[in-house]
Amino acid sequence: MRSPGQRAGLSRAAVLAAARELIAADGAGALSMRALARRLDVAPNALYSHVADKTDLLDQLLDDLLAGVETGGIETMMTSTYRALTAHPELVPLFLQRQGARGPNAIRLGEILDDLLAKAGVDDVPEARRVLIVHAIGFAAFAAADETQRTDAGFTRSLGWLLAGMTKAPTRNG
Amino acid sequence: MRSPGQRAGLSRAAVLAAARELIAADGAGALSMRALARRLDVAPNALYSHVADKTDLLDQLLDDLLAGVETGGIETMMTSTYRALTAHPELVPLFLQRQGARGPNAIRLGEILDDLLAKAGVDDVPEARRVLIVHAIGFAAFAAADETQRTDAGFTRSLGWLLAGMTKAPTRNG
DNA sequence: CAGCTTAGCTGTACGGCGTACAGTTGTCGA
DNA sequence: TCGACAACTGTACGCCGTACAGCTAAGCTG
Repeated sequence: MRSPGQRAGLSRAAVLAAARELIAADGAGALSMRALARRLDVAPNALYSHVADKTDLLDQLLDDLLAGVETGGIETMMTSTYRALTAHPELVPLFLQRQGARGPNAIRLGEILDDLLAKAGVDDVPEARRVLIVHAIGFAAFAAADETQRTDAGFTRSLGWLLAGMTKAPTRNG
Repeated sequence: MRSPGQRAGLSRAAVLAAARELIAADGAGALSMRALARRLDVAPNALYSHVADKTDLLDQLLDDLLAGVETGGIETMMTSTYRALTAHPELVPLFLQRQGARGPNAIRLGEILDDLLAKAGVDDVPEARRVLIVHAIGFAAFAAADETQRTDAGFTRSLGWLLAGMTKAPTRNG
């Protein structure tokens, strides 16, 4: 290890990178502050100089995943989100546990989605957003669990059903 | 407490009941073997005479929740499942973590749902089942998280969209 | 360049967790 | 009546997140 006062040259980015490596190697369940510290050859509490606590770490990991989501249209957006999630299946359980992300990217995407939905003439925008997010995360979760990732086609199909429904008639009889 | 050799009169049912009470009182996150033992005024490992381990306990709790689900039709079934879940919001996070239940009731309901879907002329039954389950659990999770439980109407609506889509045209052009 | 501050680390510790193993004893069937 | 068994307790192990105090290298100030 190291004696007190010695530096290890860590940084927030380095900690996050190591966390991603750890998860990729051993699964999301294996991500603990202590395991992460072990991997960085550092005392467990050393991490707290770069990360507020474990949930801060998780929030950052999740939000980073959403950074590259495309926002061209509703279908594009949801498909891109689904792809981002399934590209890192080890992180999907974290999304489930925390019921979606709350970081800046998540918020930004939420606002964009709301705009797109409103423009598409959807009557209950918050509800529609909920439906789509549940659908994307839920599907990604099942895709991550099953080894047979045939769910991609299924995702697109059911997404189509939802979009067809929510952009058609208003609540009742129009 | 008690000295060694003394009985506490526990039973599997009593342990499960106490677990439900604990969750209802303090939330699913507060359910630990030790907390449960405390509530029953018993040493932590005493529980292992009645429960194989913690996941056994959770499996039982989740499956019990599904015991009363109605199976009249697809919509009835899914709505009933959704109601069962939202009636015990504290358990919903457990469903998410374990990506659905795997107990006998879950299996039975899965088979019934498959039959109903096949009879309704759905072309990809496993996929359709996935969609519906994801939808129900996901919606229940959001309903459990939000205080505004206006999601009931939203659930029914989006369920309708999904059912309309999956019972209409086959994959492409028919 | 000397000195001070600060930030990054270590050591140690607390209270939690699930659960394995060994010992004690009430309960019940033969 | 007695032996087997099942229900419990005591103790212990190795994990977890993280708080607090101390040490010191790096960086800023003069």
